[in-house]
Amino acid sequence: MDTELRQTLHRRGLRMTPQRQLVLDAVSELGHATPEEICTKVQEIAPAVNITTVYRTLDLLEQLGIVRHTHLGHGAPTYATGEHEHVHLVCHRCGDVDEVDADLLDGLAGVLAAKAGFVLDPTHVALSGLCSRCETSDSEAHA
Amino acid sequence: MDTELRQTLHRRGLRMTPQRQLVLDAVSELGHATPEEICTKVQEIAPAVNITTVYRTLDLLEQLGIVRHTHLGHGAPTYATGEHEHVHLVCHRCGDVDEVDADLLDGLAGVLAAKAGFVLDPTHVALSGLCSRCETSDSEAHA
DNA sequence: GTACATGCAAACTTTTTGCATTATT
DNA sequence: AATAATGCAAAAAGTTTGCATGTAC
Repeated sequence: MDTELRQTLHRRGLRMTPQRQLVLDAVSELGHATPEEICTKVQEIAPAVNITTVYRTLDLLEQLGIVRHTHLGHGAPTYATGEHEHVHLVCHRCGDVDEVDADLLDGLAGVLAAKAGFVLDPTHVALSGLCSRCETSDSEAHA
Repeated sequence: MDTELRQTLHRRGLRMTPQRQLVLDAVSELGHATPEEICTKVQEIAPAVNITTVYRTLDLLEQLGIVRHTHLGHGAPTYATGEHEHVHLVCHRCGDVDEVDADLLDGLAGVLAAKAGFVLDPTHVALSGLCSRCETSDSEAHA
């Protein structure tokens, strides 16, 4: 699996370095994390790794299609490996992030394709709203 | 209409100032615009207005429910008045922003409510994908 | 030795904060 | 006079860039 990445890199005259391996590992482990979180994780093992390298590596891995980034709303984007095929639901009250299967957007994707010729990429952007907890406390407050 | 805002402000011991009026006007006129675009627009009329004031006013207007912001993906968020009830489709190849009716998300909203207890706010986040133009050129490239 | 990769520092962009000044009631 | 709003400058957060050094082929 990482052999594949190694070869992809090699085909382009690029190299598999410890830093790149560590960044990829961190992204895999963390699920979805900001560059800074990834950097912290990497630095637990290799403290000398600079955040610049993390940014550069994330860009590279994204170009290669190995990772993708998602905007969870405010603040920094989060990166995840390609297998991570789900949609993020961000509560804009408490900031909690829930995840649902990307399939749930299939219907919508069809509609958008038909109506606007738009090919939806469900994993790139998070959906925003109120999570069940905040919804509940909201209703109580109104009662 | 602005009388209503005036009164909402007054109820909270706040004031309607020229700056606030200008920011609101700019948001209305521009449809959806970044803080910087809004600031530029405001400064066409009142060059002394500081971008800090724009940020603070946008926050305030958002708290009051007069404007809402949307993350179009990369970069700065965009602000729009509350009436602006549509969903943004951002092409991540060419950056073009298309708009569709928010109703198209009704089905999805129902599913999310049922499956995850999540109350979707369709207008807050943009959907990402490929616009028809980029899709077409993509297919050609593959052909 | 050549091309790629890294680390470091500095620049840059976007947004927030502290504080003195001004305006409104 | 008291409170709110603004402007300015500085700080903070996130990201990018330039360059010298180091490393792999």
